[in-house]
Amino acid sequence: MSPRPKNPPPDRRAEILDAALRLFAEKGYAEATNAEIAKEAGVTAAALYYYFPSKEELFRAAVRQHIGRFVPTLRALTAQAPADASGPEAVGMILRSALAFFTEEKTQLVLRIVLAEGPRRPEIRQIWIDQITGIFELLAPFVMNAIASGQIRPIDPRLIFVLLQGPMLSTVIIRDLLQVPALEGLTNDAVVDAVLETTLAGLRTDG
Amino acid sequence: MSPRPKNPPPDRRAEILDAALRLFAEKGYAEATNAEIAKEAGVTAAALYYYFPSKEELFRAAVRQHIGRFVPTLRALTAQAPADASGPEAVGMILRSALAFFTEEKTQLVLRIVLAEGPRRPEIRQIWIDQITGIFELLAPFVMNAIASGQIRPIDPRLIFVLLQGPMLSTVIIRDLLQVPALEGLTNDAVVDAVLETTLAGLRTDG
Amino acid sequence: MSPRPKNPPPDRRAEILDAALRLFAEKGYAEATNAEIAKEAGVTAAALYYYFPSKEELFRAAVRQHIGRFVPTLRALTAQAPADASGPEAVGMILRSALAFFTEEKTQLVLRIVLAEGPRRPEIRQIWIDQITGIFELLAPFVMNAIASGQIRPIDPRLIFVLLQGPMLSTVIIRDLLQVPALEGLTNDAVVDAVLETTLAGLRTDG
Amino acid sequence: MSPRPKNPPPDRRAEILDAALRLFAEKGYAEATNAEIAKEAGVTAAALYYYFPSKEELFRAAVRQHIGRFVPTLRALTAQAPADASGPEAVGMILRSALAFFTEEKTQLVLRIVLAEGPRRPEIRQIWIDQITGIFELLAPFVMNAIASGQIRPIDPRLIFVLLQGPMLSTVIIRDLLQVPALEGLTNDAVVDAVLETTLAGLRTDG
DNA sequence: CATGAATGAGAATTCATTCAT
DNA sequence: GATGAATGAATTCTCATTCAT
Repeated sequence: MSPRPKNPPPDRRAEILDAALRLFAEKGYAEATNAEIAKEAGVTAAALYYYFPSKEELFRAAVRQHIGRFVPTLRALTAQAPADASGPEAVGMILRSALAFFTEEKTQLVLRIVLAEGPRRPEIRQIWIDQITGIFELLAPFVMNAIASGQIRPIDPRLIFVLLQGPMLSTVIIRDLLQVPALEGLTNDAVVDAVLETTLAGLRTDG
Repeated sequence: MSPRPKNPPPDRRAEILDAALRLFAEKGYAEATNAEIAKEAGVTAAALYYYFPSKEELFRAAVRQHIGRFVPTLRALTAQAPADASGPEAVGMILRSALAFFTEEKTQLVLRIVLAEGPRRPEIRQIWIDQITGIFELLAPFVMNAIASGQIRPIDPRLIFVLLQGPMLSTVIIRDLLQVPALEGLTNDAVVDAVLETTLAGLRTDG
Repeated sequence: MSPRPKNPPPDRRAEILDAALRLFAEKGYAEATNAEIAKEAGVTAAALYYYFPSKEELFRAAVRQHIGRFVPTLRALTAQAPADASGPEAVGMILRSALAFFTEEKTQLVLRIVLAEGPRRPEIRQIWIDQITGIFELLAPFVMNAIASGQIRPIDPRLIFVLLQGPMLSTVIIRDLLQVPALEGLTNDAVVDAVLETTLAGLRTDG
Repeated sequence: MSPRPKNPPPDRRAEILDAALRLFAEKGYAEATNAEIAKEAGVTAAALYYYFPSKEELFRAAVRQHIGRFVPTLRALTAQAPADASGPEAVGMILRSALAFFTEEKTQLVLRIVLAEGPRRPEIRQIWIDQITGIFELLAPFVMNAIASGQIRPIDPRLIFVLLQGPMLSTVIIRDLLQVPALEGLTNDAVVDAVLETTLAGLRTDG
């Protein structure tokens, strides 16, 4: 009947978005019910409609909410990189940041959602495309430079992307998302280091 | 003897499983309805219950149906490999086969299902664990041999797995499943070759 | 030869349509709930969706069901009228039939619906337009003949329509629909006779 | 002294009643929402509850508001009629006034509401009964006089009412409310004149 | 006076499932 | 084997209404 007390100023909207993100990730869009999201957020199902026009919009807002922060963050990071960073150093920083971001709890939630709903929802897929493209565009110049300066072999940039970023995505999906025991305990740093020492080394022009 | 009937009795069960696999992949478990699956299979929804006790069981059967064939296939392939295959040759063959299998239409359907439903369904996740473990166990001996013989540097086998298989999984997810434009047109062979030439090269003990 | 079924199979569809017509008339479209219609028809609300795709379609079907029969009936009646029927006789017959039809229970239900929902639903309004136009087209030739033969004064056919049919519609709405006490007990025949003796008489060319 | 405020304080109550009348007429009681009425009136839904205790009461007030003015107006009109007005003249004036009133925009709104909700709401029906009875009581003396003086035939007053007022109600409903094309363009004056010249003529005792 | 925030009570609709035929 | 008919349980969404501010 009456609104609940509000000693601490509750940011209902944010609470709802948080609950929604978690439940959409855990159960999938269809099986996460309004009632459950509302309960987690400490409101009634009807209240969701005060803040969002539909479940669909709530879903979109929840996904956008967190993910929009990634590429800017990454861009900021690289922007403050020393201007004379050599290829490996810069690439290492990008990979490390990306993997750190993808290991964050909320990113994991978004990732689950993107993998589950992305293939059939253009707007969700687009979110992912934007991330991938963002990483791609950040990596490309460094790699191009390295090729131009003869540090690494000329190679299709798409392959470089796949070789460098693939192990990381794979780690996140297999180790974190599906929690396959075989990869348990593998650290982010170990993966990035291995990529730098091995894949990047394999790319070097060393006769 | 009587000739074969002109209209060979349709294998309803198989037709249902096929329709189910496709729809579960396309729409997800919750949003694929019995009615639609039945329609695609040319029967009524009630008929599904003649063949399967529940939607849940139909789902499991549809997923199991195809995926069970992978590891045996792979195992057979490697079994007939020349006993003296060097590391790179054997690894290349395994990677090529795995990527070929993951590119098959039905495998893509299963992959979508596993990524979407796996995180919250132990029995689906297990299917995936079995596949990964299968590849892992096939790769491991060759790599161990190569390490033992000093061909490649000693390194955590989990990292080798991530470095070698990561680019492939990444390719399938980004290029095929999410159809990110940046990877459009990248061929399986190009990826495998790049992994062999670069990552594997980077693993070599060459000073 | 074939034994008849013990329980004559209930025509669910018809039962639902009947219940729907009644409740839509009594409560209006918005306030007649599926649950109540279903209950009246002896089924569950879900069953409505087995027979009709939506409440909206059920509504349309219920209205169409009965009303479609009016104009054909009227047309048949006039068709079998004696070829030499004089104007007043034919007009009387048409008016009598129309009033009889509008006094039928089901027609009253439809009338309530048309008056309540017609102004804002084109397809419902059209139903009414068709009825009115039907009566109009049946009356017109007789009146035109009477004018041509000098029996009645030349006059705008729309006015004739309004003068002849108006008292009847008015009777139905005020006496039956709104049940205004002032008109209680007024019979159909009295109204038709009065129209014939008075209005029609007033139309005559007699100086 | 202070000059009048430039923005005279808006009469919220009246604005709300206006908006309510229009929306109740357009959409029906159930489908006109408080939110929409409030929006049209330039306030929030909660504000409605400052002026009216419930939607139901707002509805009643909106309907009463306008309609209450009719019979008094009519009564005033006839009161100032020349005492020696002959039947036809007086009747003509009454019919003309009534039709003019029923053609007013607001009356049309009320009419729609009365026809839609009247049959199931006693208090709304009563409003209508009062109008009808009002007209009836105004017409009656003139007709009685005309009968007494032998100007027109003796006839059931209810029939006179139906014959005289029916064409007008019919015009309003068919032409204005349901906007049936067949009556498009028919003027009020033409209808009243036709009633006077035809129906009233038919009532005359003229051998 | 008026509103923003919230809710409880329903509403239509969907769907897996059952069962007599 | 297979279906038509039907249902119960759930789900999204709407809306009149309330109340502290």
